[in-house]
Amino acid sequence: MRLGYYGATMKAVIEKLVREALGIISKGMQKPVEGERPHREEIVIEHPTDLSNGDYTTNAALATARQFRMAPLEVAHLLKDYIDLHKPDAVERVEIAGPGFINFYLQKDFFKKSIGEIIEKDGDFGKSAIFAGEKVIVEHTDPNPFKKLHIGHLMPMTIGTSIANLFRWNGAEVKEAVYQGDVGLHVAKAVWAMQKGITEDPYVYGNKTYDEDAGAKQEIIELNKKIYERTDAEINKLYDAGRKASLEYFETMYKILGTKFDLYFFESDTAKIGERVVRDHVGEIFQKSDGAIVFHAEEYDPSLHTRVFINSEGLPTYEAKELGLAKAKFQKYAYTKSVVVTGNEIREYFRVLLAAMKFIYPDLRDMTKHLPHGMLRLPSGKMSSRTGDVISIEEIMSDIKKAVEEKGNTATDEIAVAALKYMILKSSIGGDIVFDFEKSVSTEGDSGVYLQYAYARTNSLLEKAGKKGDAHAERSEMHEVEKLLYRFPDIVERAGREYAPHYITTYLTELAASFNNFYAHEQVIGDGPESAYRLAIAEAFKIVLKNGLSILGIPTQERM
RNA sequence: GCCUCCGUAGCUUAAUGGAUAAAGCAGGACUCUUCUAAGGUCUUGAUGUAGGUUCGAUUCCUGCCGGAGGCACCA
Repeated sequence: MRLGYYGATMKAVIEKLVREALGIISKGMQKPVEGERPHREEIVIEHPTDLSNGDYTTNAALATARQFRMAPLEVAHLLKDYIDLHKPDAVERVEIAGPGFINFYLQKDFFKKSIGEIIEKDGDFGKSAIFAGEKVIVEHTDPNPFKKLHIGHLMPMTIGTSIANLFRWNGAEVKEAVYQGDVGLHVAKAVWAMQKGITEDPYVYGNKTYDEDAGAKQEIIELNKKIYERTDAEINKLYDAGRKASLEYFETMYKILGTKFDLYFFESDTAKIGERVVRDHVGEIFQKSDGAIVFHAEEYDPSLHTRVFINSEGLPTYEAKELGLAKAKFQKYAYTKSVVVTGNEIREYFRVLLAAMKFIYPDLRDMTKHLPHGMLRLPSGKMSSRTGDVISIEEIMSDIKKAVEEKGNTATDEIAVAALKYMILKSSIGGDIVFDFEKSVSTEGDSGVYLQYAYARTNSLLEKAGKKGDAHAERSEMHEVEKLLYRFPDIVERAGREYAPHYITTYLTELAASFNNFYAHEQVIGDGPESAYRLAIAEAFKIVLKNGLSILGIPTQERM
């Protein structure tokens, strides 16, 4: 696989040219005055957002004007003079615009070559090697056995998988991991209800009774101990069967939603590792306080606070287990980067955890990145399986499918998944998403279904054509979509570097709109001389859309 | 009270310290005897507030106003 592509080569050529030109200017310049701060700004070569501003642009003149003690426009003219003399053939013209940007307009032939390249690389177009050699573990979703998978799990699952895919596309070796709470009070509540013969969502019943009935509460607490100690054969049997059924149910849901985990971690394992490491450091890092073992994080950073790692009953809390988890992950897979995707309600707690980890596992801490996401909310408030106010993933999917059918279209799991995931991945990670049901089932405009439809229609178009496109064929007029297609690899890189899958979503939507405009105005299939090249554009569009959607974990359909 | 995050069109969102702040929905006007109209074209409309840094601020810093989350044995 060849990873370089025309766009990257072009960018490198332009950057070299700009730096040469800057070198010439600085030669004729006097030395900076002693003691004056240089105020260096980064010189970037990038794609202007607005296509009318060219194909590449640089802020070189703006960034160096101060250093040269000249007006930005003056520097821009000097740079342009040099660039005009030395520019490669692929650059059609160079313009100065706005406060001093230098814009590069490429020859039409460049875009033609790019279309050919996309078709040639096909499923590899967009891959980079910027994370080559990295071994990344991405933990996400973390559902608790014995509880239902609800729409609150959609956020971490969708984001986690797209982050993992971004690392894969940028050359890293990636494992997706899931951390499941298979012990604890929530489990006891469910098992207690199962003992009472409740089969439908036993956790909800157990949780409700726990809060309302003091006798039941006592039974559940005792049951919790027995489950943890595994002393009662009857209870073990019930627990093991329930755990197995629960994990199998998760797998079927993961499959529908397009997630596949490589590594599984359980609280029953990490608790022991975490407890040991905390006890080993009592008196130095951790302190005894009111019978518990705590970490006074505020001593190292005043914006942090104290948290309990081992409670007064001697049991490790989530904090201690998380330390154990970091170690357990590394033992299973010697990662160079560990990404943990969670809800942002534990943002503060995670900062404390990382502060503690800095003492215990400094190397692991430096490789750990916490990626908090917002909540998927209903208008009525936070969705929680603790309150029983949940919409399960099955329910929401079936509702979406029903709405699609009401519009007279055929509903599939793919459409439902696309609708849900697009809603999550169109915004930057971190903010809450108010789950607007009407909007999620909307098949118009800015939506996953819009992209799926564009894909299916293009696929059908190509089938109907019955012949291959030809990127070398004649082309008289340029179309905007050609100017967007070759940018895809840059978008993938940037999205990967910045943990920002929404860059892909935004780009794909813009690309599809641009292609739809092309489709609406030009006859693609036909006997005319333009047809072969237009088919090539359609092929390239289909490839980029498919590659982009696969990064997002959004399924495609060949027809709709 | 303290800590963290967030305030952009009527609504949901985008924007790498840069150019005329970009889309979708909703509202208004068009568009299928032509490859899938779940489409396309045109149009109305916005940076909470007061300062600061900067040639340039939606973006960085400070105050205020408003919202969300967290602050000791749940996860």
